[in-house]
Amino acid sequence: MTISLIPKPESENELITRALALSGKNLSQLATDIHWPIPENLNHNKGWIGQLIEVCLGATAGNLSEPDFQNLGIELKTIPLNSRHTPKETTYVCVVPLLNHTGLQWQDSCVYKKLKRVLWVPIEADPAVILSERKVGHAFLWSPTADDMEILQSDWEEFMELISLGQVESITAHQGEYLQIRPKAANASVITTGIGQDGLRKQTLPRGFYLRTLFTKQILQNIFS
DNA sequence: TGGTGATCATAC
DNA sequence: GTATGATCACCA
Repeated sequence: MTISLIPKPESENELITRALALSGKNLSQLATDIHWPIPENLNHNKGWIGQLIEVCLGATAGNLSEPDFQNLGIELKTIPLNSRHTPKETTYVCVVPLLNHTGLQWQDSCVYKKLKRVLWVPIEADPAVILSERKVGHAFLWSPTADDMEILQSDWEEFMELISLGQVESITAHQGEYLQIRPKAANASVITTGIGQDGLRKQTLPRGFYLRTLFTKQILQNIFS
């Protein structure tokens, strides 16, 4: 990760204050502030906005498997909004563990750890607006409700059960109420080790947990309606 | 046209 | 390859 010019926030309050100060600014302003060049589009740099916001807010975790703001236990998620101000894409959470997950409990899972406290930063993502002119929206801190947690946990447990039974390759993105499992790799030739139907190790495509837009849309509605 | 499956950049 | 950051692009 690029060395951050901006110190880490020392409290939730400091973080949300900083995040709110970005609202209404466009991506050109933010990139200029930290001396970053702006790509013409995201085709060859899909994570650019997320990394831009990380640096602007002083995130520290880099590519560790920890929340972005380690000292605060808060995960940063940008969320792209279409012209109707609803989520344009699903939200990536973390890699799906395909091996050595026996006995893993929900509260020890990467999904739980990343979602228990999230700073959502909405970003305009209407393709009719060029990247440099897209504006940052109103950020907010969020934790799943008890009902959300129940559904997330039950999705997670069902998926992990299938994986432990060697069914990972039968899982499609149609499954899961709030969570879904989809490929997560540079391309289809990337492989990792999982469990096959015979219970033995088998090479397979790496996968990730994602939040359905149905769920993130609800989160936004509960905040802004 | 939106969701699923596929893919892109980068650090280590 | 595995982790971070996600969006692309095709097809039902």
